[in-house]
Amino acid sequence: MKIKYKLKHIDHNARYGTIETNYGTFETPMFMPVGTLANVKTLTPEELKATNSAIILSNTYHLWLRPGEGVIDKAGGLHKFMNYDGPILTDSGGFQVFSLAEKKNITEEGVTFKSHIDGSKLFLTPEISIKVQNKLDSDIAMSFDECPPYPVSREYMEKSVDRTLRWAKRGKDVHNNPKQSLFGIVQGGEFEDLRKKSALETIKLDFDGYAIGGTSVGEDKPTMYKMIDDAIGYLPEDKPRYLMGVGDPVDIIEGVIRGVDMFDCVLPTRLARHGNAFTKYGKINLKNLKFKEDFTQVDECDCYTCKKYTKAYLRHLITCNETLGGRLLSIHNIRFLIRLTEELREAIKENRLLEYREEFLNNYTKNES
RNA sequence: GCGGGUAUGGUGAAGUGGUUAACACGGCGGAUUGUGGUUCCGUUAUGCGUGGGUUCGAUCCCCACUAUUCGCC
Repeated sequence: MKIKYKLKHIDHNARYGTIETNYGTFETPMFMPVGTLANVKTLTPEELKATNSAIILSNTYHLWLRPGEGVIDKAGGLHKFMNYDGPILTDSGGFQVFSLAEKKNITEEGVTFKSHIDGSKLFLTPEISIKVQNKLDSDIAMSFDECPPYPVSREYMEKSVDRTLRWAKRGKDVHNNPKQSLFGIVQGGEFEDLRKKSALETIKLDFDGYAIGGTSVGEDKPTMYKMIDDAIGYLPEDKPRYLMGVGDPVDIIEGVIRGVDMFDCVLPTRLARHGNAFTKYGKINLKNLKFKEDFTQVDECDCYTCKKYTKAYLRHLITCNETLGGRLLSIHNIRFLIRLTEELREAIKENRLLEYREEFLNNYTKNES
């Protein structure tokens, strides 16, 4: 079956709801950890679930190249392949074209670019992306869009938005996995009218949910928030809204306040591997000398890492490049964002979201320069 | 004991008779937003073994000492 979204409560523009999937129901707003290559880096599904994470994101482009969608199809789909029985959303590969293709050529038909693995020439189209996602058998597939860099001229963005709309239609036309939902993506950069157009035209195609894309590509925070504001008002109330690539705690709160239901980001796991941890009082870098003999826990937190390990030990692991360090910090950072969304949901239900934001920011910005 | 080589920051090392001593690693700090898993950026020697000497000037030349290393006895 397709996903089913139920809106249960609104505080300002923030929404508390649930999304029912073939692999269980979860509450929104929700943060999705990123598992690009069919795994959330360093973590087992059991460790992931212990953080109360409910849905993860994986990646079409990467799995298309390795091991290939045929392998995953033979394995019985992505869930079985990676031993994960929760819902999975797959990104279309549109962002990878933007982020890792050096020599790319975008035409109406699709995108030609070089493989990041062996440099061979690849051609990705909306049809290929959707067909691969059909085979991966994720619960939610994403439209193949163009994610233009920031900043870009208005002329370019206009053409890009129109092309992304045509690609969205082409992808939807070939989508044929009845168990899989398909989301459209709103683009338009920082141009208010293009965001509006992109939103209204995407909605006409009638997707199962809508994403706001083209954010967190180098713009400043006020611009990002404006991009959300410019698009989200046009999105239907009865479908989930997903802000792509956003995972800074403050940005998640700002997104939720504006009506976003889903987020994904590499930040918690990447920061973890680089020795950084989210805490109630701001982000800390465990590599700092001041933690060398700090035998307290990382944060006021209920995760496995905080319950069992000290900053000094984690600093030691990170300093020595031991993978356990990144793993333990991934557990904490993911739990931090999941717990943030749990608290946001409670705040929405109790109509005190703005108070929650103020309280959170008061603490979180304490140690930030 | 005799003969030769070498002595530069935490480490491995470049280098020059004349303002700021290369580079790498390490250290320290920062970055990171639909992940190309050990990434990127900044910073890090008032100092060239010790003591003399030559010179306007020495880390670079000379002498002694000390350390270290190789060979021989």
